[in-house]
Amino acid sequence: MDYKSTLNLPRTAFPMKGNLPNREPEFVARWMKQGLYQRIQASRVGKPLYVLHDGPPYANGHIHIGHALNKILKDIIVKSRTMEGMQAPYVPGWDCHGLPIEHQVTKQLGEKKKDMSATDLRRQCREYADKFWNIQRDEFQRLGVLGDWDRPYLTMDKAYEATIIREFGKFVERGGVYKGLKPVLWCTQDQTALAEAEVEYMDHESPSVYVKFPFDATSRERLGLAGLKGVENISIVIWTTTPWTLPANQAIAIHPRIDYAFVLVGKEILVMAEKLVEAVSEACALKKPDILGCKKLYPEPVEGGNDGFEALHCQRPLDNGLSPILLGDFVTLEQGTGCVHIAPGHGMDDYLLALKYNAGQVLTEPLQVKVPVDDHGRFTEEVHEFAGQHVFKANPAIVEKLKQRGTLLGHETLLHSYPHCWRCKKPVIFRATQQWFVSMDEGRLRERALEEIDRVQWIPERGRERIYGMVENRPDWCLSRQRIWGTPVPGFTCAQCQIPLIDAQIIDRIADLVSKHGADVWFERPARELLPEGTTCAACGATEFNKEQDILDVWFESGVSHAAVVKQQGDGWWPASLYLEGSDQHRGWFHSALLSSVTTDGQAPYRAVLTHGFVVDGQGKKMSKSAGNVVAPQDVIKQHGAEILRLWVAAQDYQEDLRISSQILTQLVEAYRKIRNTCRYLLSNVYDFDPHKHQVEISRLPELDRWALLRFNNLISQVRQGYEIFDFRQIVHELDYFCSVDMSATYLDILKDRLYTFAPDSPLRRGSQMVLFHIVTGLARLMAPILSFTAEDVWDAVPGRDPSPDDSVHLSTFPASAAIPDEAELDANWKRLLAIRTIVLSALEEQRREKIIGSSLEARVMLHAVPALHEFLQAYERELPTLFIVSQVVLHPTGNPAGEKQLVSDEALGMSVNVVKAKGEKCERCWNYRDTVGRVPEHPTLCDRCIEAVA
RNA sequence: GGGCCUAUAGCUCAGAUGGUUAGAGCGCACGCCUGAUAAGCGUGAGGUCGAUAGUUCAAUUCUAUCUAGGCCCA
Repeated sequence: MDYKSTLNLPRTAFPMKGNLPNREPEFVARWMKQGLYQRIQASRVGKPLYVLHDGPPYANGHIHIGHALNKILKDIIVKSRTMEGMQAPYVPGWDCHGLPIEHQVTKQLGEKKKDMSATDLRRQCREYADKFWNIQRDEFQRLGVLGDWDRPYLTMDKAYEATIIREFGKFVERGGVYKGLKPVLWCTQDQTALAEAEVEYMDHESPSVYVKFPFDATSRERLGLAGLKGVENISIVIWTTTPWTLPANQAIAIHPRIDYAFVLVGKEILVMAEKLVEAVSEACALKKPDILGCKKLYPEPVEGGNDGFEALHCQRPLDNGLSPILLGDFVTLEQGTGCVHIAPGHGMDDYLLALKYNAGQVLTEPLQVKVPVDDHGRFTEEVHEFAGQHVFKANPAIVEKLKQRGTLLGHETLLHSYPHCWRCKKPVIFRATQQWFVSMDEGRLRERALEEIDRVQWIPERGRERIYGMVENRPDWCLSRQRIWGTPVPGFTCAQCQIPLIDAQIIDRIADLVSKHGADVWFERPARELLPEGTTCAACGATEFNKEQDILDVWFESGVSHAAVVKQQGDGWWPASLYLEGSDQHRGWFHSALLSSVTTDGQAPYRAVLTHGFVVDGQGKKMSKSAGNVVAPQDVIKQHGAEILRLWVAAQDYQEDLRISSQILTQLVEAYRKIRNTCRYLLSNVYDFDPHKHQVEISRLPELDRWALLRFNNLISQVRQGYEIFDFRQIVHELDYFCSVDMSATYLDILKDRLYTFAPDSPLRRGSQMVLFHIVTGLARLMAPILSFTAEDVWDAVPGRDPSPDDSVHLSTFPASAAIPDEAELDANWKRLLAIRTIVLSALEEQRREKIIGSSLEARVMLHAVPALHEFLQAYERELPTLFIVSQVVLHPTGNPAGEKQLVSDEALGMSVNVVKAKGEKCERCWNYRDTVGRVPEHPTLCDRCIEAVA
């Protein structure tokens, strides 16, 4: 007789292999078709809101692995909050304006750009952004990310642009917006500002001059060098390759912790960095330089470093003005003299140092941001002598004048790397231009922002330090960009007296125009059509105005998304529950959003901020095209599926750098298979289980099944806690452990005998099936936020569910723990039993090695235990063979019996184990060894238990 | 150069106010099973806890320096 057909062997259509790359798109299409996101939101109306506000990625190029990381993390959070029963909407968005797109479009246009209007160029930029946000949307959806993909927010939408203008208006209304000077890279050929990305570094020949700044009498006195005989001058020596910036000189900077030497040359003393004396002497051909002394800072550091020099004054080399000595960390010993000429209108370091000193108490007179150079790069009347000359052309004349005035110490030429315009290839200059700023201190913006930082939850906590330090030290926010593709600064300048006109009411009017026509309206219409009729200059009464040419910093645009998006969605959305981006956004979006929100609403726009690290390769190195170690999400998806990428995100410590390599992915594929296969096995053993008909009271289940429920309860609480505190690694590890150890190696292995060989309807088998059913349906839900595709796949395969085209695991909620009687006692007893099981298993392995047994069912286990343990085991005597998956277990009431050979013993547990060949014959049907095999003539190869099952 | 951060088995991660033989899962090796089968089970081997110095009776854990790496800034 074919007894195998009488067994209840596993049955399922759920495939072992996920075939993810092919099947995932089917799920995505189905979710879209059934409007899953909208259905989920509708099902959660009225529930507690959890708003994760999406930071907009930049709409150029395909997504890279960092985008995938960011969106998957967000999706895991949104889905898990949803499954906790909350309403967790997700409105994705894109950052559409800005330099990279404009740059790319301009490059593609080449020469054609010259004949193009601003509006035409903007149209092309818009098309470019449109193309890429759509591409990225498809790629994000392919990752399994659910969200309001039909109605994302775009910073180039009319309504969004209007909000940008309005929010800017609020800044103006509250004061603190002002026009000032700030240096930018400037191409004098094209007469345009350039971004760092738009300059190319090429070799350029510059004059290299060493210039003396003689100390004034007061300073000589303060240095204690007033009365030196025979010394005519004491000068600090600077080095520069841009003599043309000397007319704009305002100061000299030295390093606070470098040693400066006093060098006697003929009748004068020169001050320069001690370590550079030799090089300078050579370059300037100094005769018999003699180091008289040195202001030493090391090895005994002086408190405050070069404080003694600070605020001393020197005479400027080209005129009779005085420049103070300042301390700056950016000064280096790489070249020059260790003393740097400071022209705040012509250098970024210079500018920032001037801001710092102007805000401090050291100087009695503020430093000027002097820019005596026009758009063409020609000196203005301010430098009367050279007026009208291009600065590069004027260089030799300036050097000549230095020589005449006796302040030139040395003069060479230098071939060095210098920024050039990417379009016209001409060398560029640094030049301050008029720009719009937001004051950090007007209206206590800085202090209030700092206060708000302390009211936000920063995850990890160190994020707080990072942003706090930045807000504490940042200069005023420069909002202007000299660009086309963006939202205009809605300001005007009087055509007659040049006084700026920036007015909140006028800005509101412009916002209305923008909400109707988009920001293009600014570029299309003349100032007079943008301004209300009859606007006159408050200063001179003129009626003609010029409109502002600059656009707003894109950080301002995305910064106001809390107003343009979050507030617009409905009550209770603002402030957002969470912002989640890479840790670089402490300086970026978190920062600009905070400043914007504090200014307009007096409060941070987020309750919590979660940051993630950056993706690096298997060695922890940054990814780059040149290093060839870039892992593209598209490739991972094609090879393994998006699910593996999702699992990778969840398994990594995303608060640090995240490594990815083929080895790591291979490992994750293994982990995935384990989880999938466990689900498959669970499903395959409930094929004939009907949850409506076959329920069993938990209290009537055997302890083994109750233990399985106990373990699952533990999984539920661990997993839910993991989602709660954003610790997804914990979840992956718990899932992996539960599937591998609790299920596969323990419960399921033990259960096989019962599931396969018992009569289909036997209460024991039905009871176990109920547990399996509970676990597999619960498991699908617990994993759904991470393994979104597989969870749905499992959900589809659960027998006895009404298959509805509208159903989805993502509409359900997390499982709750089952109530288990005497849980603590059960837990303790089973910890003990499983520890004993491990000992028994190792004894079995010894006999297997000795070829005494093969399968564990061939074994008879002799278990010697100390009295307390013996008593404990006796209570489980009937379950032990099942637990060990052996045919027989015999208990002996001694610890470690003398005389008899013991394979394994364990002092701590108080037991020892011997294993012999099982007694009786092997039952053909259940493979257990039993004395009862052959007792019934009709079934000569079956044991008593199987005869009953077959009957 | 400055700010913030990281470094525990081949991989992903645990761990300890400083105190016995530093753990898990996976992978690997070997074996078993052939009624989860491109599956399942078992046993085992893997670590000078990045390096050096210091504090201490005792450091992988605390401190300093260094090395390697990441983000931001200059």
